[in-house]
Amino acid sequence: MTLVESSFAIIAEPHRRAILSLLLSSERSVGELEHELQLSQPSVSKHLRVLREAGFVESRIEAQRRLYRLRPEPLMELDAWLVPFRRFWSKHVDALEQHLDKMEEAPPVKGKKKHEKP
Amino acid sequence: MTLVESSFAIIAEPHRRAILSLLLSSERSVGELEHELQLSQPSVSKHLRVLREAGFVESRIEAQRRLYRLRPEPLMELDAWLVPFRRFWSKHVDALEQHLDKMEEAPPVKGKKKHEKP
DNA sequence: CGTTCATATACCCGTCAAGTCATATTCGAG
DNA sequence: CTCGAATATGACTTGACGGGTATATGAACG
Repeated sequence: MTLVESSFAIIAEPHRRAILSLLLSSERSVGELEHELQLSQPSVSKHLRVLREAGFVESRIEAQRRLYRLRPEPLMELDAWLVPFRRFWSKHVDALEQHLDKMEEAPPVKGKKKHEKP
Repeated sequence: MTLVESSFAIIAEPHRRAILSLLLSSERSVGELEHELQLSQPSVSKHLRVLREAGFVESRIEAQRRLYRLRPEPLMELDAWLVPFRRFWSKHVDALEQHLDKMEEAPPVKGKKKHEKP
């Protein structure tokens, strides 16, 4: 089944990303996730299986419930892939910031700025 | 077509990741990518279309060729998504290191990994 | 113009993943 | 031991995506 190779394919699924985000704050049972995601229980279980087999989460048994929680490794892998690109765009951002700095010359902001997307 | 919404779904495709990695070093024509990826020209063009429409790349016309190059924004978005998770796992790595530090007080391991704290 | 090179688009096909429904499993309570 | 709650698994359907072949578009140049 699920021959999903890469961690990338795994987080491509919006519901799975949602699960990971939810688990960020605390571990949860399948039922809780089902409720928060507005998704059928079998679907949630399947996503959890995929996530578990890929090492994104692990489960703990408490009575009849399974409590799922995050595991860091696979996400660190993703992060690692981004490293060279980060180097790439930091150049660009520097250029952009220089440009912006030239355009606006007054705002007393503390620290560095962030950008927005349209 | 390709109703691929998120940037995540886009980089889930191995060939597309390969294209991005190649463009990291320099811009390339479709033909060059075709050769380097061992993929048919139409396939390459399609991937480039997806990447272009999602803002990952942009093209420049030079005679009959199209030269594609990277654009930083979408990847920065991905990176942004990872931020809270980074906070999460940095805790864990710290814990793991403390644990390891306690267990091994001398064993012959090559090097210790270090990382920063913000 | 017509030809050739470079790329884009159209159409078709096979595969695979995500969802649903139904059923199995496991545990705790009474 | 039986029942019900919580979760997992299986069978099946459906739709999207990636790949390929064939064809269109368009630029350069004789």
